[in-house]
Amino acid sequence: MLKLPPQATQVGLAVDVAAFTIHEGVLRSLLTLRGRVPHAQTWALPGGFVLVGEELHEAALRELRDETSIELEPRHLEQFFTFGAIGRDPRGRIVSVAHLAVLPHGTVPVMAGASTLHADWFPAHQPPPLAFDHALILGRAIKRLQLRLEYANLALDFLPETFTLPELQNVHEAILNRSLDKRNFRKRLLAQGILTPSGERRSGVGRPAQLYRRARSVRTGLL
Amino acid sequence: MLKLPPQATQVGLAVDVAAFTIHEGVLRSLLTLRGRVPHAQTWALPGGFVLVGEELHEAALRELRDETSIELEPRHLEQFFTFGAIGRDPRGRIVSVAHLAVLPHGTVPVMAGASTLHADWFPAHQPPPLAFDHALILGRAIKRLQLRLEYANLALDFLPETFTLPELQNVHEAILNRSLDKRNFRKRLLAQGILTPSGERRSGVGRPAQLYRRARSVRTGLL
DNA sequence: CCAAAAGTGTTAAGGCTACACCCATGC
DNA sequence: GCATGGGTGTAGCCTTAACACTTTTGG
Repeated sequence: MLKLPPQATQVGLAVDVAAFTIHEGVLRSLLTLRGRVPHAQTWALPGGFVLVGEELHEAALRELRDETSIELEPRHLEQFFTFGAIGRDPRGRIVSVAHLAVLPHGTVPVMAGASTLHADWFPAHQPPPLAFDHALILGRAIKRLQLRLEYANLALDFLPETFTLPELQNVHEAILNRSLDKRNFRKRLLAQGILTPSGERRSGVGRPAQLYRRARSVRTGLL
Repeated sequence: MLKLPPQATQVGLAVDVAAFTIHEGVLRSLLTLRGRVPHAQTWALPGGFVLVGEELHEAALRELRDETSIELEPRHLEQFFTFGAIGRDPRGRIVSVAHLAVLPHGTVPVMAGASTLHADWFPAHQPPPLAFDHALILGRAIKRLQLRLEYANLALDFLPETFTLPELQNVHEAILNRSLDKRNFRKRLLAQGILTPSGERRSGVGRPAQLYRRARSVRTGLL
């Protein structure tokens, strides 16, 4: 159906997904161990080619699902940059629309998918060597995540429905990769009015913490 | 060379360019009158298919040059979003990497290019009806431009090498589509230290204005 | 001298940072 | 009672917004 100039048809279109979660207080990114050349036995972001009848974000979700056998839906999915440099893929001209995904807390266990040997979570700020230009893509994804933290309240997407303020602060600290002042953090977050106390408390070691949930009418942020 | 799943080869890759300049105090966007179906006789952003050996930004520059016979190089060129919704182009699945370009002041005269009937500058905030999803693309380009104004100093790219503070303020006002306080504007801009007085003055009606140029070591911003 | 545009300071309010101690619970 | 983590207030600084008159030139 598609009438294009003959040179144009040889450009392949792919998506890659930088998927994040917080585990044990550190920001982690989902990586797959490639089973095929090029870059067999190398860790890479989940990703692959876009199919004809498929929206870009659907392709991103499909790759996430199929390559990692992950069951949960991302809480946030956002396209953030398209990488198209010549030579970024040895197979030829492949342009990749990179996506940023946030998976809720507790999404830790993952298994290998169809075309991958393993899938696992790695510290996002210290990833292993990555295939293609995926180190660049991951770096840009982290920057975007940090930006989004400011004026979307993306941090909530990392947490379960109810959470404590120290937990929320840990999410911010893990993403920004630095520590924050407790009092200033609480002041700022509570002033935004996006949290409502659930009335419950969470017990553990030390003084129990007040539980919060996101206030009504706070956007959920999926694309 | 390219071994892809058979479904993937049918996705066409294009670029579109939202090119801006300031003329007579208003932000204007460069549009082309399409000569071919689909959307013949409709205004559209300059754009077209990416060729195999071509970087994305090269494709954007080529389309800008060929479709509008514009001679000057953009001062700023930046990819800002990739539009890929199914049905956005009646010819089939075409994904477009949208770019934002800034052309310096004085770039006004344009002529038709190869595949277009006309090319001309239109008020960016009130464009004519546009082909495909180009109204959406233009709207997002304007938002990005406004964002960039804040913490890149993109406004300088709209002006010639030397310029007056009121001229610079006009650029900001045209992009933001609202007026700014003169004193606060001057204070803020001068405090940034990105301007140096050239010593010269510009005469016209009223009191002559001090001319400035960009300070040494202010990034030029092309990509 | 008049029109037209350039240039100039102060004040008030809000937001951000730094900083140290008490509180509630489990063991 | 002690260890552990949760919770609280203030003061200084800086940034931002609001606001009106004087200066310099050309005609």
